Amino acid sequence: MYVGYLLDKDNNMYPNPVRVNPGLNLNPQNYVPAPPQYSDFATYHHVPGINSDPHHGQPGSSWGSPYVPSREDWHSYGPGPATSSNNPTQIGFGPTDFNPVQPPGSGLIPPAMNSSVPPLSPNAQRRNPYEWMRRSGIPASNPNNAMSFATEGYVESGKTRTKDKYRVVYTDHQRLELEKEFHYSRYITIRRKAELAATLALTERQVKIWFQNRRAKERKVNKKKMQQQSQQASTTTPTPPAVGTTGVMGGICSSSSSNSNLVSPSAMTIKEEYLP
DNA sequence: TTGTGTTTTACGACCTCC
DNA sequence: GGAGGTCGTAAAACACAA
Repeated sequence: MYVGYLLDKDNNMYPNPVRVNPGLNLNPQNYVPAPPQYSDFATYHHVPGINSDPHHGQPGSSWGSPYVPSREDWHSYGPGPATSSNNPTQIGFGPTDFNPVQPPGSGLIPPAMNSSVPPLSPNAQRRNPYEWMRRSGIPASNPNNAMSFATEGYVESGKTRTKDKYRVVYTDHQRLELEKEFHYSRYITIRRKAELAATLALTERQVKIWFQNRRAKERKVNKKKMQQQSQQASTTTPTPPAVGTTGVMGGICSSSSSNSNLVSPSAMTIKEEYLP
C-alpha cells in the first residue's frame, strides 16, 4: 500500500525491472549479489546478505509464512512505465540515478560505514553531497545527517524536541526499503533491524520507530476501512455489522492479526496466517 | 502565495515480557 | 530493569484547493 503510494507518487522512481540496484545500498562488507527481486514478492529477498535472519526464508519459522502480499501489491516493482521525469521535483530513481557503477564516494557506501558521504538517497551519486538537498522535497535536515539529527545526536547536543526540531525526511529509497521489509514482516527482528539500519544509514532506533509508526499507520488505515465498511453495511442492509467489523478493537489489537482485517487481500493473508 | 488538511518522523507515557 | 510494544501527540514536510 505504502509502496504503492510511493510508486504512485512517482512512477518513475523505480523503472528498472529489478529491484533498486542491489549494490546501491550495500556496504561492501554486506554485499552479496542479489537475485532478481520483486519479480514475485512471494519470493521476495531482502537486502542481500541479510537473509540469514531466522525468519527470512525459513518457511517453518514462528512467523510461519511471512506476510506475503499479493503479487498485485508489488507489480509496481516491475518495469514501470519508462516515462521521462515530467516532474522535475520528483526524485528520480531512474537508471541514471541508480547507475550500478557509481563513482567512489558517491553514496554507495552508507554513512553508517562512511559518514562522510550521503546515505542512499536517490541522488546519492551527486558529487556534492549537499547538492541534492536543494531539490524540492528534500529538506535541509536531510537524512544525510540522520545520524547527527537522530536521537543520539540531538540528545548529546542538548537540544530539546520543542526547541530544535530535528525531524528528518527519509529518502524515497530508505522508505522503500523499509516498506519492503514491512511487507515482509510487520515486526522486525533485532538482527534485521541492525542490518537495515546499517544498510540505510539510519539508526536502529529510527528503524524501530519507523516500524512502530508504520504499524500505527496500518492500524489507522484498517480502522478507517472498517468504519467505512460498517457504514456501508448499515446503509445497504438492515443486518447487523458483519463479522470482523470489530470497530475500534480491530484497530487496537495486534496488527499482525486482527488489524489486517478487511484490507487488501494481502493483509487478509496475514490475518489468516497469524490467526491461532 | 496562502490557508488548510494530511502524512511523516520522533518522542513520552504506559504496558508487557523476559 | 531493559527492550520493545501500543497509544497519543507535536511539529515538520507535503499536497492541494482557493
